[in-house]
Amino acid sequence: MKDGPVIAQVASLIGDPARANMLEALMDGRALTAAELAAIAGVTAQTASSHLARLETARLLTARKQGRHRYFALSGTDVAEALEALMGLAQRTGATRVRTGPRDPALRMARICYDHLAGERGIELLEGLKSRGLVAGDAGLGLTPQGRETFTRFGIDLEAIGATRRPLCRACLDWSERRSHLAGALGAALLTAMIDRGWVKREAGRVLTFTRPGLASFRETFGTET
Amino acid sequence: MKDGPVIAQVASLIGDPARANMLEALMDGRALTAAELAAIAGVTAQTASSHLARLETARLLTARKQGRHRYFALSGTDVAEALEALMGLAQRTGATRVRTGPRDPALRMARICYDHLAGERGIELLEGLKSRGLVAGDAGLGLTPQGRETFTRFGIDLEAIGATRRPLCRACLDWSERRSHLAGALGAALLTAMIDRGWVKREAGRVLTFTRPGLASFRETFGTET
DNA sequence: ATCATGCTTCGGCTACGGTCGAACTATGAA
DNA sequence: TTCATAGTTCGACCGTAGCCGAAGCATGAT
Repeated sequence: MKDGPVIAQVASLIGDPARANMLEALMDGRALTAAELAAIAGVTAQTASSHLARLETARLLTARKQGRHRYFALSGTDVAEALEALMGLAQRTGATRVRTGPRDPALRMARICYDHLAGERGIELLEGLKSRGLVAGDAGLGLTPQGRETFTRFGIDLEAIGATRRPLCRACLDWSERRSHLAGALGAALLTAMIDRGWVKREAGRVLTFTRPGLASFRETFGTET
Repeated sequence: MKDGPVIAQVASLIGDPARANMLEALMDGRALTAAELAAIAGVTAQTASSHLARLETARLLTARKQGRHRYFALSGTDVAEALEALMGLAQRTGATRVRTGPRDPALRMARICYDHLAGERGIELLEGLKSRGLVAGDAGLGLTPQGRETFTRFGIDLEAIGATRRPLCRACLDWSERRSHLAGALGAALLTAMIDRGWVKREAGRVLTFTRPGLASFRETFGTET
């Protein structure tokens, strides 16, 4: 408690199954109500309330009141990144008991990692961007001049998203594929643009599904050139 | 236990104060014996043994036997990165009660983040490399042609360290400064090179101290140009 | 006004996990 | 051999923290 190394407090906070379920559910970037989170965690409202209060005072979550609901969301991308890092460890850890539930394949295929595309498609995207010379760098990433032009033509306002304090490009290690996908402001903007165009839809939870024509357009625009 | 989301298991493992102390002590990349770790964690040998066994089966630590000692070390850079990510959260969390002990300023100044330079000097290094055009990219990083030449002249075998599976350049978010410093294979190679040249010495724990002439050379070679 | 819903606070129960003492194994030294 | 050190295993103790029932506030609907 008092001598606890800083790291232990936040880790034990995440370490409780109920809280971990809540955090995992919030990783798609949306805000959920206390009742929804209680159901997801499988506990009663009272218990959930206590958990949420602790997560809030620890600044892992932010709450915003609306009518008689309270919506909770992760307080920033750094929280989401830390969670993904832990997932990476959990993966190669005792990964023996990975739940191979029915929705797992879909998750592995395409999912939301906080606010950008992850999973097989996420890696396909980053590989494609590299092979087309739109981004460069092995582990670190930077935008090339061609990249600037292409993304602008695609309808992304690079000036606007570049003005935020958030890094433009960022490589995020994918826990299911063990390779990097595109994160950062650009990754987020690309995902919303693809959703706007109807290429991909968000399902329940963190699952994303591509429409047939959407996948075709995706590959034509950003896929690895054959 | 059984329904526990993958992430909770590893997080609760890190969440225990004794284990967190051990992991934090191992973040400098060295291997320590079970007895040393027990002392650091402030528990008896029996208790430490149980903790270490659990960390090992979870693949967070690897053990190697030598004589009648067992040396434990973090099992990889991904573990160290996850720990740093958690530190970042802990920092802005209830950081009110940060222990402002005497060795804290030194830690903030220069320390080892697993195997590369972090803290104020770490950020100074990355800023300098960027301003000299040796590495490029805002959040992501890549080596420029000038960078290749300079580092080779500095005595770093880029071919050798580039052959490993580990990314060459990587931006690692600094928990004390909230900005990025240089990680990856290049970051590690640079630190060992600077230690070899006597620019910097490793103290107890994770603290690094620059020698007077060492700091001058450091700034002349890699510092931000005035 | 009255009721209903969403969420929080309080109090007590329970159990899981961290802790240590003591006994055991293995390696090395005298 | 005998002793010493490093580490592990076993068993039992105990505290903390998660859990829920019940009651208390809000806000919104009837």
